[in-house]
Amino acid sequence: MARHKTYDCSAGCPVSATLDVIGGKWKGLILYHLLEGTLRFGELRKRIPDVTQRMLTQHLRELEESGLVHRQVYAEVPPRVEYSLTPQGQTLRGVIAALKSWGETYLGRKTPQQAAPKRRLAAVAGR
Amino acid sequence: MARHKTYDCSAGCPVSATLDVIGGKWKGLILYHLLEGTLRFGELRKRIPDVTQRMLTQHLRELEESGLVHRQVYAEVPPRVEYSLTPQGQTLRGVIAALKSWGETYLGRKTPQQAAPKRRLAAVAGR
DNA sequence: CGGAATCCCTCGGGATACTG
DNA sequence: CAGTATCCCGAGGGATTCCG
Repeated sequence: MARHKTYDCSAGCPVSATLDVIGGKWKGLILYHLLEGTLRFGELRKRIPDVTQRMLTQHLRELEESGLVHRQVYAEVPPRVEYSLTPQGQTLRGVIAALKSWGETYLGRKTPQQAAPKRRLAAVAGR
Repeated sequence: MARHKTYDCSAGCPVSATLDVIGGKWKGLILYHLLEGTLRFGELRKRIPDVTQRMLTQHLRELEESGLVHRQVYAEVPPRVEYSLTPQGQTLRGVIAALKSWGETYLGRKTPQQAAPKRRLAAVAGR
C-alpha cells in the first residue's frame, strides 16, 4: 500500500500507519513466517498456500520498500532469492505476536458464531 | 452487504484473522478513538476527518458484527447513537497500543526517507 | 442527527501465459 | 526458480441524495 493508498494521516495516526504497512491481505502472514527465519520465495509460497505468486511478489516488494524486508539475490542457476527481515522488520515481532495472540483468543471465542445483532428493532433506551 | 474478506484461513492464521477484523481502512482509527470512551456518531466523524459517513457507518457495522463494538440507540429527537467498545473490544487495547507504539517509531525513523532500492537493472518496462 | 440508498469509478488481486 | 506481463472482474470506497 505504500504507494497506493494515500490517506496521509501519516503524521497523525501511527495506528493507521502501521496497519497500512502490515495490513495488506498477505503481509501479516509473510511477516509472520519471515520472523522464523530467512526463506526462499518458493518456501514462502508453500507456507502460504493460497497466495498467488503475483501477490506474493508484490507484497514482498512493498515490504521491501517499507524497509522491513531484505531481498537477497544469488546469481546462480537456477536462480535463488532469499527473503529475510531487516533489523527494522524484526522490531515488528512484538506487534505480530500481539496480533496472533489476540486472534487466537478471538477465534476461539467466536467459534459458536455470535448471533448477529438484529438491529431492525434496535435497542432503545432513555436516559 | 460488504461482508469482509473471506479467506478462511480462519483456523490457521490468527494473525490474519486479527488483521481482517481491525484491518479495514478506518477500523484502526475507530477502535483507537473508542478506546478512549463512548462516542456519538458525529463525534467519531470529527475525530476522523477524512472518513465519509458511509464508510464510518459501514465499518462500525462490521465491528459490531465482530462483537467488538456496541451500538446504543436513544429514541430521541434529534436521534442520538452512541458507540462504545464491548468487553471483547476492550481486549484490543494492548493490540492497538502495540500498533500505535510501533507506528510512532516507524514514522519517526523513516522520515529521512529510505531511498527506494531501485532494482531498475534489467527492468525496462515502464508505463 | 444518523443513517440508508444510488451511482459510479478506482484498484486490489486472481488466473494465465511468458521469460531470464 | 523466481519472477514479469496482461487481462479482467468484483469488492472497496467516494460523492451525492433521500429519509425517519
